Amino acid sequence: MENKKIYITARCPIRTTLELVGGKWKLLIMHQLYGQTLRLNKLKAAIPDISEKMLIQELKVLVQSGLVHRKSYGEVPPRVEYSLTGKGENVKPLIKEMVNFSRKYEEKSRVGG
Amino acid sequence: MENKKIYITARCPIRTTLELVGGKWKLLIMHQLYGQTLRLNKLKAAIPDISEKMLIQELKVLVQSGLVHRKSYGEVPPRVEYSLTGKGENVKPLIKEMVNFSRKYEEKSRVGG
DNA sequence: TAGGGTACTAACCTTTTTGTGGGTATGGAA
DNA sequence: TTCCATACCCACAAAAAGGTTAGTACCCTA
Repeated sequence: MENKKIYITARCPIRTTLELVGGKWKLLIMHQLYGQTLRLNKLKAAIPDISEKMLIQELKVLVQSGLVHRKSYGEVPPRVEYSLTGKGENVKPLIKEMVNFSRKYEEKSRVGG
Repeated sequence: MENKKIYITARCPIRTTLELVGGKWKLLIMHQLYGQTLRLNKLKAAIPDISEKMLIQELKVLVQSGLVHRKSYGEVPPRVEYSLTGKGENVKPLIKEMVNFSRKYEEKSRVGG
């Protein structure tokens, strides 16, 4: 009860992260991109229930944030490849912790914790 | 490029975590509750820009998920204390990683990564 | 000439989330 | 009697997020 908590202001690390990767899809997309380069159709197939619009929209903001790299080959029909940037690869430990959290949650739920 | 990625389905750990602590406020609330028991007014003061309705609403679902404990003293005027449950305390490493992520993001942004 | 393939846009709509401004109960203090 | 304090609730409004459908561009192949 002694420790002073930082007050939550407009700019705090939790909010920054929430803005960067919050929402329903961004982390799922980035998770698919981890360690591999994918085109739109592959991503769509890997996340069956995302709509094309959402996928494109979220990729766009991820590119703008510098978390995802977009490489266009300038061909017709278009060929565009998406991959994680260096910054984007930092989501790995975050996702790992999320997986961890849900696992622990479900464990404790089973034993009535 | 070799590693097979798990397909994202309705039930995957990332989504579970997103459902439990996703959204704008839940993690901020839980962060304030870490290591201390707080009443509504204190929470409100610690997160200045949350509306009372949101605070109450989010606390309610956190209680329902078993992440937050609610202790009412049955007094008048009411006195209710909120704290993290065992399950709720598992957010600590998650929040830590979020702080980490935003720090790394901002570092790389500064040096142009 | 028609149709396929790919990444993407735009218009429009529905659902979800968030915010605002009020109200309630109750005992005690003024 | 009036008002305060506290933890809520409710009706409503606004904003954000998400979804659907229908395009576009352009080269190639049938």
